Formats: sequence, structure tokens, C-alpha cells
Amino acid sequence: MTKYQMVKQAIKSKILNGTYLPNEKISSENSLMKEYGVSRHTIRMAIGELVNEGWLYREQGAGTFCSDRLQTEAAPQKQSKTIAIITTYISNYIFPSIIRGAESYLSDQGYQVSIFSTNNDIESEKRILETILSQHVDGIIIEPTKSAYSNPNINYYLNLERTNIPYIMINAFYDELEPLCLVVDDEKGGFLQTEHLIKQGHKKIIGFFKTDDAQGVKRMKGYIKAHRANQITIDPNYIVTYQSEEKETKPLAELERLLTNEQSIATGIVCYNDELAIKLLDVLREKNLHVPNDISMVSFDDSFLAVVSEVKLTTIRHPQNQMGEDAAKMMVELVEEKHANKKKDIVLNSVTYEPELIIRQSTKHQGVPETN
Amino acid sequence: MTKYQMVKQAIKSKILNGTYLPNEKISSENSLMKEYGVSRHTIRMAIGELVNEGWLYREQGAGTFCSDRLQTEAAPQKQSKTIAIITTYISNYIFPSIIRGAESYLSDQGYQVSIFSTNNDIESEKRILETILSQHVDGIIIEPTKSAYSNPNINYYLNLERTNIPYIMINAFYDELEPLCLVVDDEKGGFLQTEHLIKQGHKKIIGFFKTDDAQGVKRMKGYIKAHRANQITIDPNYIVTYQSEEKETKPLAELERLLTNEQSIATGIVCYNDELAIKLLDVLREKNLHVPNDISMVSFDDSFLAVVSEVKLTTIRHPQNQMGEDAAKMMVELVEEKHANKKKDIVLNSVTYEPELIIRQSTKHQGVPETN
DNA sequence: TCCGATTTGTTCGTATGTATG
DNA sequence: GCATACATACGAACAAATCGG
Repeated sequence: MTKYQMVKQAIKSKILNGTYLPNEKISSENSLMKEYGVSRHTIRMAIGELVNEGWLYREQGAGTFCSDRLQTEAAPQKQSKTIAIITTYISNYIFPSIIRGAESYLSDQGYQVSIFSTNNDIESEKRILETILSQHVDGIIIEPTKSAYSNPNINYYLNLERTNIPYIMINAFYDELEPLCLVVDDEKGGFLQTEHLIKQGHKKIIGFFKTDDAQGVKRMKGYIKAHRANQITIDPNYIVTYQSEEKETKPLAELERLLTNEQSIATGIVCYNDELAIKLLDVLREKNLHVPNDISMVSFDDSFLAVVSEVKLTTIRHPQNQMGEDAAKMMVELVEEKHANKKKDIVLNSVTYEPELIIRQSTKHQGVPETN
Repeated sequence: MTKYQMVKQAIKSKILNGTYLPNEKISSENSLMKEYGVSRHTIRMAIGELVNEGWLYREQGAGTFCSDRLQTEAAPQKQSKTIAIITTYISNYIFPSIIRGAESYLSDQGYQVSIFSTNNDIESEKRILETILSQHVDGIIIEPTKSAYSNPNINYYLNLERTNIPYIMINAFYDELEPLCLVVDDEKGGFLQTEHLIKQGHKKIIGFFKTDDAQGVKRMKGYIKAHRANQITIDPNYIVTYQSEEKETKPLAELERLLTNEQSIATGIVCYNDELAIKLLDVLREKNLHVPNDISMVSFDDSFLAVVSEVKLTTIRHPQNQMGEDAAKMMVELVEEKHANKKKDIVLNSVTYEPELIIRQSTKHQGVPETN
């Protein structure tokens, strides 16, 4: 922050907190010089910008005065830029962290952040996109809804491109659009999850995958690849897929079913995410199965939920905050590039985060006797 | 006409008559000095005003360029109303739920929702209030920062009132302002927590309270009152207070200290919230103490964290979603009432939510033998 | 009505920092 | 690495407007 910007900020504070009241004369340039210990030129630059922005007005020979903003309320206000963040959920799980990462950066840059949640519902996504297209929004960071399927709202995205509103997708993307996006390498993540268990001697591994989002489909692909790479055949019964709406019921029931089915007992579980893992842990406890002694479990996302239970989960790291912040930075570049109507040559590229296995206590070698 | 105005006029002419084409670099400040025979400062003033008016843009190291005015001439967009939600945190704990409650209602009503987080830092709160006052915002739902202390940003709140921007406080409020607010009856909540343990025969009860927020102070008051009402004396060592910044360390260390101190072992714990309770559970596990067999624990907020561990927590209900939604409804009423400048007779009142104890498995009668 | 003190407006000179090509 | 160009900062001087006595 430069000197004149600091002075400007300080003066602005005094306007905003009521130290300088409307139409009141503020200190003279000379006194401000002494007060802030800077040259008159610096004071004049600070005041100059505030005058330009409408906070103050000057009268030669008389002084500088605080404007009365209330009247100008009618006039079109200097509008700060707004970025919309659309996620499937805003109150659950890792989404708050992603939002926070973006929010903190955007706020620092003077952007306003509006949030919307689709609840993973296509209709809701449509309504939100309509809202955004009819309001004034400068950019959109969006986690696509039901990304595993082709999207009937595709027109809205094309319309965004036509009206020159930049958008960035996070976590997943619609294949048809080939948008700028930030995603975890979910296939590799699924591979790492499964490989970890296989290396520990597990051969019967149940996989739970939410397949209405692209993430789940890709993680499942990794799960299958890991089996193939190690020449282990997969019992088709051991792949459990579910939709968002079923997440509270189906996977739990399926696990229970698989556990009561006496023959061929699984020794490992690959879990779509920590959220599900925590719920599955409840089922296992009820069956008096101990993790990891009786069954190992690998999860995904390394959210706060991973360390919240008595069993600290082995899981794949999801960048969360970082992803939000990176998306925000990218968005700011896009918006500023558009604003300054020259063509910067910088090319923005999509980002794929490398998955990384965080080993905790929910997995152990198959066949090793219990330690306590 | 001053020199710099003449220079400005001359340059503007060259833009208008096409001597300088869009995105073309104009002469450097140095050459303009010679061309017009004035000092560099004068040139800078002329160019400065043209930049402010949007005719030119500057790039450090590269030059000054002519803007392409045609695109930016975009039509004034229709403006929808904006509500700002300011909470201490946005990614943690119950705050996402509160935000979600407000967001879903406001979105339905066609409002735009902007979010900000203070991280419970006064300076940050100040910056956010300044941002909001300088942007266009129609209403504010705010969770006050460090609400147990008197607030140095009080001026900004008064300024909000002066500029007629309605605000509602949630979770806590600054006493001096007597604002519209929605809060849980924290004192009664603390009372219920403690009374529950006392009724189960517990007499040595440790209380953990975060005392930089008004909530913690009030819950502590309830804890003390419950002891008094039952004529139980409190060992001062059993009251542990901490600040937001210490939440990861101090209460955990204090619990450990209290547990290693052999004499007079506590049998119950009253916890500021679920978030802390989960962390204390880790400490207890390490000490091989079982909840509730060895020690009972009552928590606060009934967040998702209450049922996430192997011990499902007995806790006090916090309305979360409901509070957010109620705040949103109230805000919409305020904004519309202000908009339609007739005085509706409806009087909006602050809301106090009755605390309610949710009994789960983290508490049991003192002295009853273990069941398994 | 004028004077003089005060305050903002304009202009010049100089120096150093930092980004660009 | 170097020259160029813009960014920030200090100092000085004089002009023009205002305002109280």
C-alpha cells in the first residue's frame, strides 16, 4: 500500500464512521500534511481520488468538504464488481471451505461475493443462472450440478459466453463445454485409494461411489483400474453406486446387506468421501466391527470430518481452500483482462490437482493380528 | 484555461478524430513534455483526468493507451437488492447452516446475497463495514465480532442508522446499540446444560466457556446459576475460560491438567459448544476415559458434529437454519417497509429462541454401574 | 471596501522505485 | 542487463479564491 493510498483510506474511514459529517469541512491540506507526516502532493493525490469517487468536494479558498451521499443515493452508484459462487451445497462438508477460500481473496481485492446453492438440482441451477444473467454479475465460479450427466442448462452457459461473462468450473465440468476448470484428478485419486488397500493385502474391497457427479464416476474408474493393474477380479456386488438423493439410505443399507451376507467377507472399503465414511462407521460399530482391525477403510477429501471421530481416517487430500482461492485468482485475472480491453497474452489454463494419500488409522495390513 | 486543461483537450481531440486509434499506444509522457513544452507533472495531470474519464488507460512500463469506448458503453443494468451477511466464520461449524437458512429465503425472494467473514477480528469487521458502506447494500445481517467487549466500530453502526441501512444482529448483540436481534437464550441454555448433569447426580462439573463472545459469558452465567440453585459450590478451578484464538490449545491443555490432578476428580463436563466437545473427546480417549461411563459431557448447538463421533452428544439445540431464515424474513420486511415509504404498523421485535436439551448418549447418572 | 491570513489550484524541478520489452 | 515508461514522493513557488476583521 502506497502512502497516498494509506492517507486516502484513513480519510475515507473518517467519512464512513461519521468523524466527518456531510457538508462538514475537513482539515486543510496543511494540517493533514502534519497529521500524516507526508508532503502536500501526497495529500492532494489522496483527496483527489476521493473527490473523483464522490466522497469529497473541494472549494478553492474555502476548503475541502464531505459530500452528502444520501442525496446521491438516487444517482447510479459506483458499482463494485460482483462474483457469483454457485455450489451444490453451501452449508455442508467441504463446500464452506472452498467458498471461504474464494471469498477471502475476492474480498481482499475489493470484489463483492454472492453465493448460491443448487442443492444438486438441475431446475434450481437453471433458476440461478437466469437470475445471474438478468442481474449484474461480472464473473461466475460454479460447481456444476449432476455433472455426470449431460446438462439441459447448457444454453445458459453458452449465453454467458456470448454476453462475455467469464465462468470457471470447480470440482467437475461438463464435457461439452470444455471450460476453464479446477479439479482434483479423481480417477487417480480413486486409484490411489484402492491401491493403498491392495498393497496392504486386501483383495475383497467394497467401493461406494456417488455416480450423479463426475467425481464419483471417475473415482470408480480409478478403483477398477487399480484392481486390473494388480490382477484382482472385482465382485460386481462390491461396487455400490448411489445418487445424491439416496446418500442417507442406500449405501448404508447396502453395506449392512453385504456384511450380513456371510460368504466372502470384505476386508476393505473404498469410500466416495469422508461424509459417507463417517456414516458407514456408524453401521460398522453397530455390527461390532472395528476399524481398522476388522475392516480397513479409505476415504476421500481429507475434510474436517476425517479427524472428528475416534477413528482418524486415511483419506485423499482435497485442496478445498486452495481450490477456492485459485479459482478466485483466476477469475480476477479474467475480469480485469476483460475490463482492460487490451489482449494480455497470458493464457489461463485449467488446473488439475494431484491427489495425495493421507495415511491415518483407518487402514492396516490385512491379516496382521490386532495390536490392542 | 490552464495548461494541463489545454493539453488534455489536445489529447482528447486526437482520440476523437482518430489520430489515436483504440488500443493504440499514445506518445510517452516524455515526448508529450517536449511536444507541449510543459513539465511532466502537467502532462500527468492531463492524462490522469482522461484516464479517470475512461478515455485512456495506463500500463506501467509499457505506455499509455487509448481505450475502446464502444464496448464499455454497456447499458445500465437492472439492479436487484443486495443483502450482506457478515459472520465471524463462514466455513466452520454452524455458520454455514445459518447462512444457508438466510440464503435460501433471500434467493427465493429475488435478493442477491453477499457474504463476508470477520474471523472474529475487530479490524476485519471494520474493513467490511467500510466496504459495505461504500458499496450499494440494502440491508445487513451481522453476527457481531467479540461481542463480549464493547466495540470500537460502534460509529459504523450508527452511520448505518443515519444512512438508513437496516441491520439485524444474530447470535449476540452489542448492548449499547439495542438493535433488532435474534439470539438463543444462552444463559438459560447454560443453566439447562448444567442442571441436566446435576440432576443426574454430578457434583463436580468442569465448565468450558469462550468468553470473548457474549454467548460464552452468558452460558457461564447459566452454569453458575444452576449450581447456586442446587446449592452446589463450584471449585473455581473447574471454570475454564478461553478466547477464540486459544480454542485449539488452552481448553485441551486445561482439561488434561485437571484430569492428571488426582484429587477431586470431575464427573461431568459442560462444554461451550460441540466443536470443542469433539476436541475434548480426543483428550479423554487418550486418557482412556470413557464417555459417559467415566465422565459425562453436555455440549451446545446440536450441530452435525454432535452425531459424528462414536459418542453421540447430549447437547442444546441451536436453531441454525431457522435463525438464518428468520433473520432473512425480518430483513425483507425491513427493506420493503423502507422502500414503500408508508409506515406499516407492524412492529418488528427481536427474537429469543428457547433452548432445548437434546439427550443422547454422552451423559448418564453418576454412580450407576457400567452397562457393557 | 480593503487587507491579510488561509486554503485550494497550477506549475516546475528532482529523485527513486518498479514494470516492460 | 539495459533503456524506456509509468508510479510514487518530496520540495518550492506563485496564483486564485474565500473569509473574517
